[in-house]
Amino acid sequence: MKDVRVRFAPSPTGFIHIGSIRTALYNYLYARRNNGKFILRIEDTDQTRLVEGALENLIESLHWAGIEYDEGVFIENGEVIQKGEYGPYIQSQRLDIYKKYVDELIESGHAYYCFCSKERLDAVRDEQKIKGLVPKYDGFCRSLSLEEAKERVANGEEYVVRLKLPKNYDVHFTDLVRGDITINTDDMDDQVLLKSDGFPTYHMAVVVDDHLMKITHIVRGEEWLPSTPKHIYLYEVFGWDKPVYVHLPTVLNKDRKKLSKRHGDVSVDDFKDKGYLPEGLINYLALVGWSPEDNEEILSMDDLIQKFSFERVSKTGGIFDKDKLDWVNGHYIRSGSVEEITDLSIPYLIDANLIDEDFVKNNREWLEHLVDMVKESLAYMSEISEKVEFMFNNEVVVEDEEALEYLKSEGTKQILDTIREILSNVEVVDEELSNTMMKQIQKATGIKGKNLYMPTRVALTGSLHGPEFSKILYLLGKQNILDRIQYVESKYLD
RNA sequence: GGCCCCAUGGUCAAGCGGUUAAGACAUCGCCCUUUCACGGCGGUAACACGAGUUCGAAUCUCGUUGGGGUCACCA
Repeated sequence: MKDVRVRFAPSPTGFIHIGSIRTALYNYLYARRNNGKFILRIEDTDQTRLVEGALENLIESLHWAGIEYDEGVFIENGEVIQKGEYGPYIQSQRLDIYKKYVDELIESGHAYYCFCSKERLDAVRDEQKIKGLVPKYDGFCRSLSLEEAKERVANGEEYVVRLKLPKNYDVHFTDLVRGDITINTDDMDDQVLLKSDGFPTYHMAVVVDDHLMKITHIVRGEEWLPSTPKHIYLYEVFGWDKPVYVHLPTVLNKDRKKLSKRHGDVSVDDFKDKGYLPEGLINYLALVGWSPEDNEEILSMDDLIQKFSFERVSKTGGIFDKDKLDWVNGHYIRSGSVEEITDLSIPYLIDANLIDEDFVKNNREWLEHLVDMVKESLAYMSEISEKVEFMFNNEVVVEDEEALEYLKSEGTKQILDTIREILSNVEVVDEELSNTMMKQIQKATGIKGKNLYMPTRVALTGSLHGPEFSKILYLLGKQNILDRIQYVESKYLD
């Protein structure tokens, strides 16, 4: 068996889409599982859609996600470089190669020059639509003699090159997840292979590149299924060995449409910015459209590599379920080390103006305690600022009505006085005191249960709910507690 | 509309001729917890429909319905 070589071949037209990264992931997993090579090729044949910085973003995103490749386009020291013996790996640098194969096709009669204007093409299509026909090239230039066509080309006329498809010919291919598929050439169009700007179309470029780069498995989205017979036909005409095709089910919105920007977050950057961990995103994404034999749900990259196979890729499009992503990601946050999760938290806390760089330098230990206190409740990192916000403002805000009721209950003053008294006898609130303070208050005041706990919590945090109270006391410390008591008394109690 | 693909709970899914039709997320209840969260236990909830094939169909065949994709000098 040939050595496995797979590729991910995005076009640099914007931020990398969540569906694309899953395609990249499956390619990567298959390559690693089979000790093959994974190649990153850049398909930039549409010069009008190029987006500044997209290439860099794409490579960064793959790296962030932990999807490493062996050949193709890399960034090193800020420079775009290429590695591998089948380069260049950027299609706009391979124009002469495509030209050569297009010429070959023309000479062998499998392609022809077409001089039809955009206007004529549009008119033809409009007319076909009115008649209820399938819009298709009408073959106007198909029967032009090669001599005449070449002469027109020599005269500087603008042209494209089209694939000359035989009439009524069945193209067969086998897809690893979908099985045997047959499409008749009568249902296909004489696809443009070479555009008037001298660039190839996708259909020409993929076939040539995949062949030249010795790609063994083409793993891509389902949306390519209808154009696969065109590619198969080209392989046949060139007499090349065909690769194995694997068309992946689509990742869908809640409304069962292809995931798109208008429905919220779809780019890897969106999730990265919200503080999803690469482990979480990758783990979840792997599960949309594939499942391991043992049905395990929490899987590291190594687990995925061990267990991955195309046989277990499903045929049905899967809805992107943010709830489940949150659960998976939350799992990774919970199981991450405090140091690690603290590192991840800091940018969000700074961004929310809760702390600054100096604070981080001087209070690392305190921050770790803080993060440890709330990390079990996080689905993604950016949630942390709202969860710990109350720790940074001694002007306690009580918004909830029920909370306010508790605060204004009979025993509150007595409780707060008791706290003051307890604190007057100590230098700091150590762990011992933070753990026993409530019991001490209960003993001194005789108030217990919710009537003790709730007013105290509300007085010091402003809310009925939150992390373990003893931890809050410990992290707040003596002075902050006193300040809060004073503030709450003057603001809410009289 | 033509062509192609698909069809198990709300969602992801296991299942590949005989199962009480798994599991996970979500949801609901209970427990743990002086709150919340985490965790534990349990409940509700599915084979789109109709014909075949078969002793026996979620599993095989055909049709219907529904959904998706695709029909560019975009990928």
